[in-house]
Amino acid sequence: MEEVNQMTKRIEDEVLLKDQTSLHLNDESNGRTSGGVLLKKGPWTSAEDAILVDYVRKHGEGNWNSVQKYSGLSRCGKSCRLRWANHLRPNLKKGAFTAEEEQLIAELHAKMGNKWARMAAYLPGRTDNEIKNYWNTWTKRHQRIGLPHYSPDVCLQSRQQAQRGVGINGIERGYFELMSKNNDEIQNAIPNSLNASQEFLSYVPKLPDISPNSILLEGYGSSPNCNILPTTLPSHYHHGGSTMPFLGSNGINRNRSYPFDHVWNNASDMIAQSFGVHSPLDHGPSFQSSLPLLSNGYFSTYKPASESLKLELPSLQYPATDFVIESPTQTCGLEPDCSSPHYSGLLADLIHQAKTISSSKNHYSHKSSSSLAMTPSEKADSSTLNVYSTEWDDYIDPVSPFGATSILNEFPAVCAYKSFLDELPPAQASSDDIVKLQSVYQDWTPNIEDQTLSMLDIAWPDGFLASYWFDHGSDAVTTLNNELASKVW
DNA sequence: AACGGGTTCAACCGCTGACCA
DNA sequence: TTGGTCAGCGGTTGAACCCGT
Repeated sequence: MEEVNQMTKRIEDEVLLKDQTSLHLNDESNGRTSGGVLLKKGPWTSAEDAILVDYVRKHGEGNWNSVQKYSGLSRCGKSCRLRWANHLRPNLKKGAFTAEEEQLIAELHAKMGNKWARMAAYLPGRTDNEIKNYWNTWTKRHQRIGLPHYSPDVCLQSRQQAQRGVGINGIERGYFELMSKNNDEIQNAIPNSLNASQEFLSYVPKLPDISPNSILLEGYGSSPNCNILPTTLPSHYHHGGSTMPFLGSNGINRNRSYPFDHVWNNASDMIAQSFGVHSPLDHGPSFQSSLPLLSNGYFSTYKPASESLKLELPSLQYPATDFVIESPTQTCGLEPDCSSPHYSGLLADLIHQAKTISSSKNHYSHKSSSSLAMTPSEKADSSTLNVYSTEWDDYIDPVSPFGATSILNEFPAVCAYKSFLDELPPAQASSDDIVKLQSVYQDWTPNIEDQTLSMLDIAWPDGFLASYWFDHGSDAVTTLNNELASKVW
């Protein structure tokens, strides 16, 4: 069988060479000339490969423009270099990416953005082109189904890393240590290597501890349960047969049914209805043109597939429309207690979103508005807010992968967690972070709390539902689903 | 089996920066 | 300092392939 294949390939190559010879003679448009010789374009034949390999063996890599001169290969140097780098050089790893590699790519992309060549340095045997193609395919697929590009694990790790100020060159050391480990060790090593890095800090502000967020992420990503999404689910969670693949996530099978499809659909539908638009999961005729849509349970991060996508920013990063860049809380007179050490600016933005939406729906009462008037101390505190927002703005680097909306902002369900805390048995909400969280929320006025939380409960359904799932199991999610369904805006 | 739409991936293009004369 | 050459990088393209109907 193998021989037959090789024979077939040889025949194909010969045919191709003949074709190319005729092209060489007859079709100037198919290539460029170099020194009077028409340079060939298009797919490489194995004969050409052999010539190139032979050349490199004799002359080494480099001097690609002299390949044609010395070997007679009718290819430009660029083409030769690319062919060698991507296909012919030794130690190239062929085949699909492993789960570990996928996880690593996600993490590296979260850190580096579209620096494919740099990323390739951390993936021995893989080429930048391969990684680029993989990532673009991946993001495209996620874009289509409205999922975040980063798994909760990656978000968690990124966030943890941002919170810790760890060794500045650790990333390099950490990853090379990581790559020297076997695959079993990689799963445990990845977070460590990330934690050993401070390179994130070039992109991510040193935020004050956002405990609610931490809690959410802890529940979502770092829980031992996090690695084990249920493989058998109640049938109603396989809603519409849609699949929600998640990248990596410590060996989670991709292309599995996402356990929250059902709930997610409900929540996003509710929000979409509130905006008078369709849910991204509602593949109705107007779907493609609906903006802003709630994708990832997150406003305005979704762009219709018909729009051209710029992927320089890693995931969900569409400029100037999301919560963080503009911190409008200072102008709207609606602020949480900024004196809280946990305040990040993100929270206020969420509240602002809530207020904006609520206002547009005329749900704001005079009473609630007045209850939000700033006290002198709050005004003083607003300087703190200014500091934070300024700090944050300073870190918004349009080139940075953590520019407009980073993966740190993919978990805006901070507020959502509170309402669940209220419902949780104390034993299940007993971390120090939860205490901090509660203290943050105690500063809130009930009116705004009610209004914003009722909205924000479903601001990140898949994220926090995942957390909820891990903590409470499918029955609880069913309850939660009912809870969501009962929310009226 | 045929078709059409979606996906994958190899290869190309244009730009940039390093290097050198 | 300037201009030319080269290697490398990231974005884009299009042919091949896959898959559902």
